[in-house]
Formats: sequence, structure tokens, C-alpha cells
Amino acid sequence: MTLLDEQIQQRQANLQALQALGVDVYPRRFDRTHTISELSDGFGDRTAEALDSDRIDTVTAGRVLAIRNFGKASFLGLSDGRQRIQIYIRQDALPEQDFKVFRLLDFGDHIGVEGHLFRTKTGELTIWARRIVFLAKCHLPLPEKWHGLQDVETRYRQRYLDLIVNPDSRRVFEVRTKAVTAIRRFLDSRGFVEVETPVMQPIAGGAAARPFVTHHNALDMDLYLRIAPELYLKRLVVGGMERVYELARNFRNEGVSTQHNPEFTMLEFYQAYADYHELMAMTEELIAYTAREAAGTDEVTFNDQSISLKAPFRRLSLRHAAAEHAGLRIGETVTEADLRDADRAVAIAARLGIALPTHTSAGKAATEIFERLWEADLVQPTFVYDFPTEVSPLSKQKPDDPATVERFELYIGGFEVANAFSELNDPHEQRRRFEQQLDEKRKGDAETHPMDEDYVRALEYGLPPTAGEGIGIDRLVMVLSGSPSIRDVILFPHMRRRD
RNA sequence: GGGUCCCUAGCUCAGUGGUAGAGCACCUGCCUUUUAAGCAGGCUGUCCUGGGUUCGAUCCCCAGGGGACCCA
Repeated sequence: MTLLDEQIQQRQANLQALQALGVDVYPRRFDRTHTISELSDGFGDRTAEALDSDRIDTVTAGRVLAIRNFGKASFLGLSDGRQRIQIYIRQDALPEQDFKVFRLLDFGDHIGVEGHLFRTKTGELTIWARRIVFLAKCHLPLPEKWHGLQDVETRYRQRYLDLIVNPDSRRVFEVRTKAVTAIRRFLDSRGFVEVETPVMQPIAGGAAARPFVTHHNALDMDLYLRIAPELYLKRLVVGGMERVYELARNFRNEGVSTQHNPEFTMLEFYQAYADYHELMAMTEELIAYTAREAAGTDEVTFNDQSISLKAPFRRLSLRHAAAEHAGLRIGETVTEADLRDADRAVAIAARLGIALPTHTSAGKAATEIFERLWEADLVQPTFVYDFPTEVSPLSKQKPDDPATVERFELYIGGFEVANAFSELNDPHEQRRRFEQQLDEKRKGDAETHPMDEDYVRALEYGLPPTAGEGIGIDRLVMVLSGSPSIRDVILFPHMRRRD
């Protein structure tokens, strides 16, 4: 018999002993007067004297995560998944049956407790138990109480275990929940309406990425899991929904890394009659507000670096910043004009050690150069703005410069958190851009935007001037919660199957 | 896709070319305000899998699986 089997059998024996006592070991409901968190939050600062003079009676429930036995007295640590409270057990305070039940408890069992609050000699808020109710059995031994569950693989594959024994893990997901709630509140208060658009799409548009493919049997057609909701949301703006947003689960058939999960959550919102300048200002507000609501501060620590999420954020013009650093790096002047010429831009990239395919456009080369040279310096929130037109098929050009679009990306912590632009609403120009993308695809670019005739038709009916933005929720939560890997902020991240 | 590292008890981790250890957990005692409770005694293994080298492999070599990080 292995050690594991032995412990499981021991727990089973304890369960059977409870049944022999006539205990219903899988009872149904249990009415609490307080959750453990309510007790802890509500009475955590009450003095011993106050608790004695003004007695607080309570009925609560939780999972047993600590047992300290002293013969006829004992202490239990009881958790509601968020907070813990201590239970004081003494034989002379409990009915005989309840004390027997207590003696048969294992780590991880669920119980209900009735008693009153007091403080022990060491000052800890504790429930003096006068009733113990068995609620459910934990049949398997739990990870160690002190170190918790360290193995990241098990933490991701068996998240429930991680949540039971690692309080920090629960905190991360509370930050996530609060962030999403704050974002909804922020947008709702500004007149945005939350909508739901297709997850399964006949054309995977709105971004340049490889999609997952599925098949609808009755319609006998292939469908793609969306890589972005963008084109549907703008169709809604055409339809007169002036401010819309969707908290969209997107799917991209790409590798996994500390910043990529095959499915991830993106906020996308669109505002009629706004442009990208307006969205920059709104983004600063939204990020700072969300940080304060979710993390309780707009100064967060990420990868041992302090990040200030207070407005204003730094602003960098993409070509200007790329030319400046490229010039410093190769020891001669590089101008923005150089980066607008495909041959010159590719040559500069080559001198920087960035190998690009021969047909690379000037815009793509400039973007690559920027990302390579600046990425390490994008820890503090930074708007990178005015992108080359070729890499932005859905964005509107600047009035005086058709090679540049009104677009920005927001970087925080070294990676891209948001992407926004004034929306291209000229259907003829949009068709030309899509065709340009098809051309890039023919030249061998694997990640191009597909043609979407119905979207062009929607634009032909007239999209008002509109600005739109996508914010990567997982990445934002990484920054807000100080989590270095995207898997730490996704409850069930994708893992290779283990047979 | 490439590189580096990791996989040993339920958990956290040591360790060795001669058949494996600690702490926690578990079991038996003692203890009615402890808190990583303590003290005494006890139980416990597919050393990720397969193959090779060897008298002998958990350890060395090869292949595979899973994971982490870095790069593309």
C-alpha cells in the first residue's frame, strides 16, 4: 500500500466512523449568519473587552485548513476561500456528539460552526465553538500547509488545489474580477452599451492572426473562432449604436508563452464622433481608475519594477522614436524619411541585425525597428502613436499624410496592452487596403487581414467618424496583480494533455 | 521551431554508480488560549517512461513524455 492509499483509507475510515455515529456526511443546506470574510472584515478590529461585553454570536462555515490539538482543547483554522478564522474547540463547551465529530475531522473537510467571538491570549479573533456540523469530506490529502502548492504545473492543471492552499492565487483572481467590474462601470457610466457578437465567424477578421477552424455540420460550412470582434462592433456603430463594447474572448492559433494563451480576453470599445486623441485621454483615465479599483493603487510593482499608472502617459511617435534610436545605434543620422522608403528602411534594419524578407514594406520595417529597439524601454505606460499605413489596414490616415494612420498602441511592463485608432470609414479606401493585404499574402506574409465584402458594404452605408480600441485584459491584470506570466491570471490556462 | 534547466514520499525539497533521506502530512501516546504548536515513538517510494552502458543505473548515455525560462 502506498502512502497515498494509506492516507485516503485513513480518511475513508474517519468518514465511516462519522456514519457510525449517525452523522449525515453529505448534508444539504447550511444557513450561516456570517461568512468567514464578513466576520474577519466586520469584527477584525474589535477589542477583547468589546467582544466580551457585547457578545457576537455567529454561525459560519468553511474548510478546515489547520488543526492544532491539545487533548481536550484544540484550535482549527477555517477558510471560506478568501479569509480564515480560528475556531476554539474545548470538550466541555461542545455536545458530546459534536466533540466526537471534531475528533474525526481531517484537513480539508468542510464544517459548519456555531459559537461566539472572542480574542485569545495572543489576540487572535476566534470563535468559541458550541456546535460543530460536518458538511463534506475531503477524501484526498492536501498539499503542505506552510509551503503551499509550489509546482506550477499542478497549480495550473488543478487550479482548485492552488486556490485552496495558496491565498495569493485567490487574490490575483480577485484583482481580475474587480478590474473587469471597474471597466464595465467606467464604460457604462459613459453611455457605452455592452453587446455580444459572433464567436464563430465565417471570416476571421479584425486582426492579422491565424484562427482556429471549426465546422458547422448542418450548414456544411467552415467557421473560424474569432480573432477579434472588431468588424462586428463597427457594423453596430453603422447601425446606430454609437457607443458599444464587448468583453470578448478571442482565439488565436499561435504559440503559448508568458504573454500568450490561445484564448484570451480583450475589451473592445467603439465611440462614434471621437478620434484617437480622445481615446488616449480616455485610456489614461480608464487604466488609472481600473488600477485603483482593482489593485487599490495606481502605483504597481511588476517584475521588481515600480510602474506608475497615473496620467499622463509618455507619448512616442513611432517613426520618430525608431529613427532616433536607430541613428544612435548605427552611429549616423537616420531620418523619418529613411523609414518611409522600403529599401532604405530594410537596409537600416539589416544593419541593426534585423533580418527582414526582401518584399517587406517600409511600414513593416519601421515597425519592426521600433519594436526591437524600444521594447525594453516600454515599462512605464507609453503611447506609441502614428503607425505606418501598411501595418494598419483598418485605421484612418492622417489628413496630411496618407502613409501614416491615426493609431496608437499602449505599452506597459514591456508589452502591448492596448491598440486603438481612428476607424477607417471610407469604403473605397477600405477595399483598397484589403486588396493590399491580399497582395501581401500573395507575397508570402502569413499574417494578413482577409477581405470582408459585407464589412465594406456596411461602410458603404456610412460609418460616422469613430474611434475604437482594444485592451488586453489578461495583460492588464498581469500588471495590476504583479503576475509575470499570463497563466497566473487565467484560471485554467491551456496545457499540453498528459496521458 | 532553437537553447538552457527541472521531474525523487501526498506536499516542499536534499542525495548517491552498490537498491534512498529530511521537514510537513499520516498513525500511537501526553497536553483545556495554541498558531509553521511542542515532545516521544511509528508507517511510507513506478527516484517521469522506454532503451543502452555496467556485475549492478534513481544517478552515466540515447530516445520519448511533461513542465519552467530565454530566443525566434
